[in-house]
Amino acid sequence: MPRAEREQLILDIAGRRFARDGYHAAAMDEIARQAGVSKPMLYAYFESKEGLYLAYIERTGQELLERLQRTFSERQAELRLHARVNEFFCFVEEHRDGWRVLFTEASASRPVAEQVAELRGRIAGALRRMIERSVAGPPDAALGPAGGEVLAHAIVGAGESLANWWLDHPEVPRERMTGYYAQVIRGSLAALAATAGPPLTA
Amino acid sequence: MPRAEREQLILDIAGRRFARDGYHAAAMDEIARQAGVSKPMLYAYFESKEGLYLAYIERTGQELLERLQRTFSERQAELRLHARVNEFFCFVEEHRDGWRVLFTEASASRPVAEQVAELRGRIAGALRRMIERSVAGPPDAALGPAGGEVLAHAIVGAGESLANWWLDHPEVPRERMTGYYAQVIRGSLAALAATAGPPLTA
Amino acid sequence: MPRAEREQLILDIAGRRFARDGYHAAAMDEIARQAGVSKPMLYAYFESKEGLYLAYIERTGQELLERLQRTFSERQAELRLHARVNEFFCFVEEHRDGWRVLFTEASASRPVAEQVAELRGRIAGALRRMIERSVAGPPDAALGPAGGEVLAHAIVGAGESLANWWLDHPEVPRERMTGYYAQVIRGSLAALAATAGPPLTA
Amino acid sequence: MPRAEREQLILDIAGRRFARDGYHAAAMDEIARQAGVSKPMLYAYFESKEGLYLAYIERTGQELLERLQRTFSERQAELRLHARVNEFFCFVEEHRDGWRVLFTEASASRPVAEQVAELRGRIAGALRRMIERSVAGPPDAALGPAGGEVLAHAIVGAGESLANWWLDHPEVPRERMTGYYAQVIRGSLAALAATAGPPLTA
DNA sequence: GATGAATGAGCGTTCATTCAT
DNA sequence: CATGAATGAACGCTCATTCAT
Repeated sequence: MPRAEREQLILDIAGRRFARDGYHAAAMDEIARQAGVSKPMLYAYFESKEGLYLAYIERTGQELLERLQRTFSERQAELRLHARVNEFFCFVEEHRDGWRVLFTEASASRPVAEQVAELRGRIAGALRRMIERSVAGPPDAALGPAGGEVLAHAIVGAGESLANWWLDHPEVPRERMTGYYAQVIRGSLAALAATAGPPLTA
Repeated sequence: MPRAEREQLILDIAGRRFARDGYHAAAMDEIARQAGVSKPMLYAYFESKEGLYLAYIERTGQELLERLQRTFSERQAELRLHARVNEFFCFVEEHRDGWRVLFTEASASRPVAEQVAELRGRIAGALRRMIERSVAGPPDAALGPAGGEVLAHAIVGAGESLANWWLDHPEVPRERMTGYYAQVIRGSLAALAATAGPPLTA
Repeated sequence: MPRAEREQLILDIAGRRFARDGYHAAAMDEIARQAGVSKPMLYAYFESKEGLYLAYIERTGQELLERLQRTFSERQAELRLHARVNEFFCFVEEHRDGWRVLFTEASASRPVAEQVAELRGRIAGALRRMIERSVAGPPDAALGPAGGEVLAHAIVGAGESLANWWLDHPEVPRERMTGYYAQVIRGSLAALAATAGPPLTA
Repeated sequence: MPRAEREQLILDIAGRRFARDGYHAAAMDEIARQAGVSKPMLYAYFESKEGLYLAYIERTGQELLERLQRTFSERQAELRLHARVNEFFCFVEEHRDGWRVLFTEASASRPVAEQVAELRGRIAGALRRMIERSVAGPPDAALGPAGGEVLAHAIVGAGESLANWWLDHPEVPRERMTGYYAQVIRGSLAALAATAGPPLTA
């Protein structure tokens, strides 16, 4: 089995353990055993337990980012928003373990927390650009200073919380979740823009 | 020094270590040393490390809840919302460690995670009741089935995210954060209610 | 409550804990609590945990010795043997805890082991004198050198083992146990005397 | 060094510490140090301190049982008895530590006590069968109900006590001990059978 | 290249014992 | 005199990490 493939396999197993047991309770022994490799292999591939965790977060975060960006080329803003939100919940649905590791098990160690924070920052950044394009004129005028960034973080946090809630209420269909979240985003945007400046364009 | 007082002191110290190092990296030895007591005292007072952690979460969560409820008697809904949001950021400002422990270090162990989840649930529940009172007619008609609960969770998540962002950007004044968050809440509410039913009353 | 009386009470409680939990698992905290005294009292009265244990062994051992000697004045050797054996099983029956502590929980620490060994030695010594009086002529001629002592230890060991077995089979009446043990003693004595010298007198 | 061999080495060391210090006072740190292995090895091999203790008891008990059974094929009952008794004292002589652990340090914990009790039960059982074969007719008629079992326990206890006494009096030659013990056994058997039924066959 | 075997370091916990009151 | 409160000192155990093969 080529190295690249084996790495993916190991990451799958490791992610499951991290999600189910938490960072500390997940033992390297167990991960190695379940992945069918020896422990020295784990260390040869990922340097350390933290390295393994970071690699998993990296991979999962990349996947999420790509998903969100894949819906980027769409024309209509409205469609775009809906599509993205939908894509977000698709990701959560398909990567429950990954989601848990990324957004509820995050604070295992300093570098891990930083990497997760960075990922959030990138998502928030993309969101901010989207927000700022959606208001007329210079964003700071429309939303207040740093308003775009603040709003972006509020929206990201709302999404995380909705996703976590959804994981505990799987009976709610994805479309409903998408609808709620899109409304929240649209409403927040409208409220902020209404207060601070001229109405939204899109 | 009376026991009650010393317990508070220990909780302060423990909270700092938990916030800075995380649950696992925080060592009982160190907590005892910094609090100026012996380790057996820690165990006499709090039973176990988990017990100490839970006690800290309990105390911090109670404080937060009381703060939010203290702003309850206000007359105007609008004032109420603003006052509560403000109180929330006051709490975050004054209890940085407590906030970190409650909302970013949560998943240390099963009982801990449950206690944190319960606290969130209570906050979300209070929020949901507030939301449902603010729409005309039966809430499910206005917001869709379970819409109140979903919206509450979205708002709680937004708040957490804003608070965390604020901790990294202390230069932003509290009033601005309060303003943003209140807008987000109002906007979300409006958007959801607008879609699903008649307009808001308050 | 006068000190002497309270000491007896404490010894009762302590003996129960030692018998039920073993020396190490019995905690001074628990003994103090059950006896209704404070821990410093325990230490004032008995110096240390080991001191408490030794005191209990001392008391219990004295009781056993006195019981065995109380049957000493009887006339007939045969009666004497039977009476003593009976008294032994009476003691076991009435002092189950004491018996357990003395003869199955013995090796807690060096001084404890020595005290128990000494008690056994005294019982064996009394037995040896009885044995040696029961053979004609000088004992070493009749039983071989040190034969009396060896036989005494064999008999003591047999008794301990029978008592322990009986504790697990309480349905067997004491008279039966007495009969068996007396037979074993008589038979052993007869066999040894027969080999080594002239027949027994009593 | 192969694992099996190292396990034996560790058991030797552990047995010495258990015999000299008792179960509780024997520290895993010290056992590991003396055995020249690290503590995790101890746990990898034996699971826990109790596991190590049980393994030692198991090994020692097996050796004792095998020794006693090895003398089984002899023709004459008389020879057989003598040979077995001799084998017993040989074992005690060669395994002083093992003997001490098995028969004076027994009550360390529930599972340990059970394992030791089971070993004693097996020895007593073998003895009982030997006893019952040595009387004419059905054993209960000859020895009274449960008489064989009772007698077996008496004899086992006598042997333990003799062995312990011998460890404190090493100047006595083994042949003498064997002679005494064999006599005690024979005498007890004769006495019991004489009382309860027809004379012995062997 | 891959592993079975091994360990250093540290953690949570307990308990006999003793002051300060 | 009696105690509530406090502690020093260990101990069993675990885990990420690394050689020797």
